[in-house]
Amino acid sequence: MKKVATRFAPSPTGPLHIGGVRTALFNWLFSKNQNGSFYLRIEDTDKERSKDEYKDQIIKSLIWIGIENDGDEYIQSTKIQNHIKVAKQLLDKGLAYKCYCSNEEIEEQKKRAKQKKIPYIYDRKWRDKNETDAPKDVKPTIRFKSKIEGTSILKDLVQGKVEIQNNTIEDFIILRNDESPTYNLSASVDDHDMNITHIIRGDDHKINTFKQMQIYQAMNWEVPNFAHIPLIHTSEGKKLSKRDKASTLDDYSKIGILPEALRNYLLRLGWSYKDKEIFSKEESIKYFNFEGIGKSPSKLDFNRILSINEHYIKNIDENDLFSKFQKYAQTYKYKISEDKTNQLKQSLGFLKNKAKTLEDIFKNSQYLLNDTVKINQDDLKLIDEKSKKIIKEFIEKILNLNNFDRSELEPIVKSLISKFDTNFKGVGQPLRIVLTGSRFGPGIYDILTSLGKVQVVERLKNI
RNA sequence: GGUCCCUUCGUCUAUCGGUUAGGACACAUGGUUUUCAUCCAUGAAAGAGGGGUUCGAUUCCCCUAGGGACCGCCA
Repeated sequence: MKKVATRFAPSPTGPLHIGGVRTALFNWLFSKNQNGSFYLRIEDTDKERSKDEYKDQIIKSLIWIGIENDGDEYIQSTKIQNHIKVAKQLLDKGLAYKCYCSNEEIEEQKKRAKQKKIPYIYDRKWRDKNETDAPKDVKPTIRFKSKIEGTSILKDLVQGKVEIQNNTIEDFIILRNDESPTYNLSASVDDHDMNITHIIRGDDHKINTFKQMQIYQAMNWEVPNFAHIPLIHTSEGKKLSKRDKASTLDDYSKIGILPEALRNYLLRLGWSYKDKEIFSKEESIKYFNFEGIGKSPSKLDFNRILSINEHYIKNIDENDLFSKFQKYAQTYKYKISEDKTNQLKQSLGFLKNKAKTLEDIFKNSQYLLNDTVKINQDDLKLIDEKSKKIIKEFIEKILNLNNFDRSELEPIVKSLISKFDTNFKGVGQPLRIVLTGSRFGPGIYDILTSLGKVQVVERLKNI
């Protein structure tokens, strides 16, 4: 048995979106499940559109979500000579031929086909034509001699048997007239050279597979296994594209989605294992298989992402969460100062219970992070004379507390409730507003103890 | 237009001929709670339509409808 090898082969012509990330994830998962290798191949042969910044974004995204490629990145543009060599071999074997049709000629044919409403397919004009007839002023392309008769069957690991008539596959170009290889050639040669055993990709590549299989056969190479996974759709039901909003990992990272949560979400989008919803990295490797991949496209559900994120926020190790939060704040908000770090760390336990995202934690911890509190007019109106008296008396009572913990504070609040003939809200709300600038937030005892006596008094006495 | 693929609650999905069609998210209601949340309980919610095959179809086959992908000297 050959060692399993998979690859993810994006082109760096735009930011990687989460559909691509899922494809990468499935490839990675399958290879790890099989104790195989996973490679990253950058298909940067489109010189016009490929950009280094996108390549870097792709690599960074995969690292962020925890997908590691084995070995160095395989840069396709450095292998072009291999592709050309294969094209020449095909030519020598008589399995490819030079096509001297000009661009204009092809365009004309396409136009005519469109007018007649018949599908365009290259007419194989030069397939059997003698080269001596070649026009001198046209640089030829090299076309692959596709099968004309019969049918081809793709035994897809996800889609099952897919059968097509060979005559629907045209004699596609493998080498342009500037001698550069085209996608189907390059991909086939690279997959062969890299010893890829399983090609897992979006099902928008399904038709290409029939072209690539023919190249393998023509070269007498072992044809790899294919698994075409359904695409991810937007909420409108269309193929997810790079231009869609909230489609890159950074979009999720900056609102405080955890990489493990997104990984878990993506795993379950189009794949399932019984009723299980939460998968650790190890579990996902252990259980991943092709049988669990569905055949129909799936839509993105942001609520689900939030919900899984919430689960991870509440369940991962708290120190881990804290360092993630620190990094998050530093990257997208501002660096948390040294003196606030400890205070915040101790408060994480109750802050995280009110959060779906790291951004929520950030928002809820503003009262801790900022030394001054801004109270809006509406909230200020809620602080009437009676509230002020309560606050004043509260200050007096806490001044001589030693521990300033819940057990000390609770009796004080209770005594104020009965003294001023009010309810908990009558005491808790004014305190909360003055201390945090908001009517909502953590429990009042959490606020008090997290702030500490000095800061509490400081804030309260200003009212 | 041609080729190929898909179709279970709003969404992600379970079911691999016999189930009161299950779970999760979202939603609704109630409870816990000082607020907002959390948490707990309960509820509403699905096999696109039509034919077959079968004792029995969500499950197998066909047709129709709807949706999608591809049809580049892009990848």
